[in-house]
Amino acid sequence: MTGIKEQLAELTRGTAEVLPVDGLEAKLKEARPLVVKAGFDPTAPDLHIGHTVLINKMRQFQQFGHDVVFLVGDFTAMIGDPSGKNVTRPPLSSEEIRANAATYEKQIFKILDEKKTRIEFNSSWMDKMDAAGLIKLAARHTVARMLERDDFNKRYTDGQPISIHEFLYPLVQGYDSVALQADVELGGTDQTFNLLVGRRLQQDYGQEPQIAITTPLLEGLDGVQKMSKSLGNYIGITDPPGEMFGKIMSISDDLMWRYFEVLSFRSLKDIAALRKSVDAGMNPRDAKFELGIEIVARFHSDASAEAARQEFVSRFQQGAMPDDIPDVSLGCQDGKLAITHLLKGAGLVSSTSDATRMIKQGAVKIDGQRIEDYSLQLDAGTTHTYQVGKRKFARVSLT
RNA sequence: GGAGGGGUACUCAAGCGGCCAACGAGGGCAGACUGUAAAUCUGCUGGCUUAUGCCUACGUAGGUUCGAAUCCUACCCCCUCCA
Repeated sequence: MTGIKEQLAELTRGTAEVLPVDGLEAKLKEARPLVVKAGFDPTAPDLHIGHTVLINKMRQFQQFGHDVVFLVGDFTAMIGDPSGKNVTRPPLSSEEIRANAATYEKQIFKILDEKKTRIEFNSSWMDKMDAAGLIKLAARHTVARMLERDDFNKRYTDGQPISIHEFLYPLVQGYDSVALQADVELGGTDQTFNLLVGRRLQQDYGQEPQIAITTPLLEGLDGVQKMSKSLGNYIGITDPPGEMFGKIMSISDDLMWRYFEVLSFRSLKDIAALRKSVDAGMNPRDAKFELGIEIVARFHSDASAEAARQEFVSRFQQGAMPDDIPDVSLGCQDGKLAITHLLKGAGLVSSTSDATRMIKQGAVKIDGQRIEDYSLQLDAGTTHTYQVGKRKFARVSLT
C-alpha cells in the first residue's frame, strides 16, 4: 500500500469536501482495506465525463488497495432521489432499473477494475426489511433534521409538496452504509446531506461513522457552467474518438489544468512537472494532446486515440481535408443550381440566407478555392468538394 | 378578493407610434492571427432562386391609425404587496 501522506494527497485531490478531513487520515492509518461505497441511482445511463469524476475517485481508492463497492440503488430508485430537485421525481419501473444498471456497469468498467469491484444492490437487504424495520429506521431521524436539507426546506417554505416517502430516501441511503459497514462514502456535492445522514445512522447502530467525500460538478467545455447535456457543453463518454479529442482540444488552456486534476489518472507529481514544462515554454497544445489521448484511449483504445490526434494535426494544423467527406447528390433545374441552394441542399448551412452570409464572410471553398460570388451558378454534371468553415465538408454531384 | 409590475429573437435585456428584422450583453458561427477547435482582434447572428424586393416575428385574439413591439379592448400566464 502506498504511503499515507501520498494517499491522502491523491484522495483529496479535486474533491469538494472531505468530512471530516482528519477522519480520513485516521482511517488510512488503520492500514487495512477500507470499505468505500458509492451509490448510483440507476436512472439516466447516459454519462458524460463530468460524471466520471466520482468514478475516478473510486478508482483511486481501488488502486490503493481498498474495497470499492459500486452500489446500485435499485430499491431507492423506487423513491427517486429528490436531491437538488424542486419537484417529486417519478419512480422507475423495475425493467428500466435493470436496463439502466446494466448500461452503467458496462460504462464504469472502462475506469474501474472489474475484478476488484464489488457490486451490490440495496434491494438485497432492503427487500428483507419489513414494515416494522422501516418504521424503526424512520424513528432515528426527525422531521426538523430532514427539513434542514436545502431542497426540502425550499419546497416546504414555497408550499411545494413533499411526499413522505421522499424522506425515506436519505434514510435508506444512510442505512446502506450501515449494511455495508462503510468506512467512506463518495458522492456529488448534492449528496452531502445524504452522506451525513449515513454517519448519524452508523453511530446509532454502534458503528464508526463513515467519512463523507464529495466531488464537485465538473465545469463544461465553456469553463464556466457545469457540464450538462442540456447546455451542450459536455463530452459524452460514448462520443466517437475524433469528436471527443476535438472537444478536449477546444477547451481553454486554463481549463485544461482543471481537467487534468479531476479527469487524468496521472499522479499529482506528473501533472506538476508537465505544468512546469509549459511554464518553461512547452506548447500548451501538446499538453492538451496528452490529455486528449489519455481520455480517448480510456473510452475507446490507444489506437483510436492516436488516430484522432493525427487526424486533428493534419486537419487543423496542415489544413488537410478529412478522409470521410460525405457524398451528396443533388438535382437541379434548367441545368444549373445556385451556390446558396447547393450548400443548403448539402446540409452545410441552415438556410440560403445563411449561405449568403457565409460566402460574404469568406467561409466557403470549392475544391479548396475560396469563393466570393454568392450568386454563382453551378452546372449539372459537375462534382466538386464544398467546404464551409473549417469543419463542414461535402462532395456534391449535380445531376 | 383588492392594488400594482411584467410577458421582446437561443438566453438575459433595451425599445414604448414611423429612422425596428428590433440597442446592448452572453452564447453560437465565420474571418484574421497563432502555439490549438486556447487566448486576442474583427465581422455575422429570421426566412425567401438574391431582391435598393417580398414574407414571417415583440404572450394570445381583436381594434384604432396612412403606419403599432410601441395606443385601446378582451383573454392567458408570471411576479410583488395588501386581505
